[in-house]
Amino acid sequence: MITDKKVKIIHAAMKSFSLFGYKGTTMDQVAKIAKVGKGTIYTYFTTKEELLNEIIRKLGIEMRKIATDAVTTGHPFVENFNAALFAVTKFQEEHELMIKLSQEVKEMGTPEVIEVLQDIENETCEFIESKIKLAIERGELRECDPKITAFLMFKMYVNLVNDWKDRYESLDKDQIAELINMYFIEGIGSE
Amino acid sequence: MITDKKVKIIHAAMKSFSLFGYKGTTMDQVAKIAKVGKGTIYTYFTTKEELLNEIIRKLGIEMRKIATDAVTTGHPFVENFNAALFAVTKFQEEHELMIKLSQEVKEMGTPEVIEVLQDIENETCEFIESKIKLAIERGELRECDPKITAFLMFKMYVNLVNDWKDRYESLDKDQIAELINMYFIEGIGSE
DNA sequence: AAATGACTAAAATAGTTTTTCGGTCATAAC
DNA sequence: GTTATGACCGAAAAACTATTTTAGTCATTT
Repeated sequence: MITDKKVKIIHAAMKSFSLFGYKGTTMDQVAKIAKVGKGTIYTYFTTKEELLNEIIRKLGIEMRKIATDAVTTGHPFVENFNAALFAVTKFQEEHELMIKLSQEVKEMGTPEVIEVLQDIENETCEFIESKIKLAIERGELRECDPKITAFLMFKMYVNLVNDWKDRYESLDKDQIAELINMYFIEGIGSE
Repeated sequence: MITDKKVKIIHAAMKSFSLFGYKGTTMDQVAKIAKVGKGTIYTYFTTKEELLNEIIRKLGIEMRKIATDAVTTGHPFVENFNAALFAVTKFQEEHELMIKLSQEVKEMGTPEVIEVLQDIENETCEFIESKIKLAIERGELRECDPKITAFLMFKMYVNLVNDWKDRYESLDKDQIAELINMYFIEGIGSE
């Protein structure tokens, strides 16, 4: 049973995590924002970490829904791949929380946050993997290991979105879609 | 003019950096190993950082030579790509210094070391870029941006060698060569 | 002119005290 | 009897201080 209080606590925690990060958030702070006693938090969540986990789990489910919605049955695989990853990226950008947590990993390396983001990455890879399996069955992609392929596609996307801009100028959505299609699907070997 | 002393200092520094890392190495230590007075180091190198830079610069030149030697004119591009990166990886594994410095970046994040390894990465990308340009001219690869292509190939190699093994079991030389060829050159789109 | 190591100022480290904070629990509210 | 609360506790972090280390200098030596 999801009580009114539990919802308030989750909202408060999300707000505080977004504003001050995981480490920077105290349980007193969360209690204050949620307007509940600190002890109340512990009737719904065993630990602070569990509170973060539950928030991220919820966000993960939401993200999976967004990715699924971005996919149009019948459209080519790469198109759907890009649409989905773009939708998720946009979602993450809108939710300040994700940005703040990524930052926290980079500059403080908070272990709990590293783990939680790693989980999201794994889930993303698994989602891509399932789509790749379908694409292979449908004959859209040729036989290949879906796990490695998903991993490499995801990494390439991240490399293009995050790492390339550190060296040169950042790329926009369409450029990235084009690049992934060019390298991954068509290949650059001369026929 | 390269004096005997300068060589001794470089050797001593390499040894100490390999053994204790950059932070863990003191100039007194280097002087002791090199059997010179500490002041002498400063007649050849302005700072400790400059000493590291010069060592890495030397190593970079050596690595470029090794990569160049691994390339066989006339062989297909991917084959040479893998041979070169494999030779360089092996070289780095043999030279304890590189391993130690990579470790130091991961666990302490020493800024000077981050920078110096970043430089090597950039140089590697530039080297690959030059080879890609040639391959395009020769008609072995079709038209593509050599800079982005080099960046992505390098990243894919690193992803496969370093990151994949964190999730699953590590891949051997030939598996990686095969994967790069499959994904990058041939593409996985059905014909 | 090249080499040296005692020296210095600044930074890192160790040691100590103070404060903060996750989590508990006796009590209160309902 | 169930849910909510905040004062309270011990452990961990932060602040502060004392101590040591060390990059770089420079007067002296070779």
